[in-house]
Amino acid sequence: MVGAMRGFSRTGGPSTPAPVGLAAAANGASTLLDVMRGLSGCVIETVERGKTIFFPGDPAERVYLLRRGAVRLSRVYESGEEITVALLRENSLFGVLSLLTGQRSDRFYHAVAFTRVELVAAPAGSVRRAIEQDSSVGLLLLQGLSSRILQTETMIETLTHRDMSSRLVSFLLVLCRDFGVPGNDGITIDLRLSHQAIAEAIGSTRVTITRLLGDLRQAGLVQIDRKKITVFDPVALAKRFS
Amino acid sequence: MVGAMRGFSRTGGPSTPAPVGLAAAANGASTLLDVMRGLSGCVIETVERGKTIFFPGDPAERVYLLRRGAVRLSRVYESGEEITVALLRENSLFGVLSLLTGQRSDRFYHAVAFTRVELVAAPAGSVRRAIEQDSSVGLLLLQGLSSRILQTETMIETLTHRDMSSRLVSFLLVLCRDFGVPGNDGITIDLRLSHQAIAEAIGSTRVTITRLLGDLRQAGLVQIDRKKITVFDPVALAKRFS
DNA sequence: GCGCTGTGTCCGGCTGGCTGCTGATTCTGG
DNA sequence: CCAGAATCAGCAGCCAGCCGGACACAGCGC
Repeated sequence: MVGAMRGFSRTGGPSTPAPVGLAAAANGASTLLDVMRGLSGCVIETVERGKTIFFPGDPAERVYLLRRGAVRLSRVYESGEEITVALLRENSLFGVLSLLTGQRSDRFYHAVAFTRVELVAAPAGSVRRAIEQDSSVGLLLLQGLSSRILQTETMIETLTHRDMSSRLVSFLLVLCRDFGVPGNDGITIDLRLSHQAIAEAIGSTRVTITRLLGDLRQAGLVQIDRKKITVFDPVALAKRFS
Repeated sequence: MVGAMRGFSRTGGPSTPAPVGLAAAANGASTLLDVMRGLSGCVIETVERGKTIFFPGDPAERVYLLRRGAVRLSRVYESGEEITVALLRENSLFGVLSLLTGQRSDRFYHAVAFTRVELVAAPAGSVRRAIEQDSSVGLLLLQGLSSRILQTETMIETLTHRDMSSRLVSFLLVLCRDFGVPGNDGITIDLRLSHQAIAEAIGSTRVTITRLLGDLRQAGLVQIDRKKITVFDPVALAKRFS
């Protein structure tokens, strides 16, 4: 499987292949993006909505930084069922499995572009070398991973709520935090999430989500217009925990 | 709040306070433990079962490495309800919040020693400095965090199972992986987990856990002797997914 | 135009949460 | 080491919430 290529349109690597690590140090780079772009073998890619970034079973050899858009990591079961493990927001690092051991390992998640996505991909080896040569790189990566952990843990909190209503509300609040854009009448989540997709993320079913979202709409807490969800008042919504 | 001290018995810092980072490099340190022990300001602590390591609201200023035992991270709600966000196994890094921004931040989880615990704690500042001075430190920390992420994500998988039976089974398998010790008649989990504690981890209730564990016992898949859970055959148990 | 995906709704059945109770086990302080 | 307290485990009965399946319809792209 060379699945990592499917659905890609390569927009070219860094124009000037700077010596590993030095670029970051020289510019006094202070963002993950700068660091990743300076890595040798780094590639900037654009993936269209719905296209796969890597499949389960593909070799794990690159680390990704999500520059723009949203990516869904999911687990696919033999039954055909698919559950969402993470919805990654901008500036998230993923594919870190490849950093782990020196040993070759394979992806076990399915990574799909949930919107049109721009990402920076670098070979795990380059990342390792860059860390050795420029100490600030390690710190930035570490911070990236730390925030991924916090993000994942809030998702665990969401999922341990017993009743589906609380779970959905909690999930909507997470979405607001990660993907919400403030407008004049509340926070809008423009991910074009279907009810099915929400169900797969919080471990429920399509029908239940439809019903619960209907309740929230009737309660005047949210508005849904062509898959665009608007939360009028997150604080009021948070009171909805039962 | 100076809660980080409660319940501690300090067993002394590193005997020879080696210059930051150098210790690791000199010994060709290759484990997280070595790295952490070499940090300036590092403290090795022992915490008894049930004692708190940090409270929500405590300032987040140290990074921890769990050397021996198990630690429970949980979220406490106003209602008094408490849900488990992570059960950390040996060699897990936690308290990474302090690494994030330079800004002062507070813990929002409750960290409790689930067994008698040995841990190494180092000030976030030392960790940052060590990374700058010795590049291998950064890589080791990254690997530590990566495996934490994978661990957390399998927990999300567990929690998105719809029926409680599958959820419990999946959780038991996670416990086997993280805490199980193989014996002649299966894998034993000696965490002294009460049914209540399991319920808090997988978002269920005490009564349901009692019933489901009873079912598994009658099916001859597990044995429970004074809170010690023995899984006879993980593979057979895995077939229990509905 | 047609097909596909997504949304809204109804209903029967069962899982699992909630309450209340009892006996067993473990913990704690003297 | 013991007695009382506290926590834990097991059981039963009730009932709501949610799943499963099915169907109609709307919107959208081809």
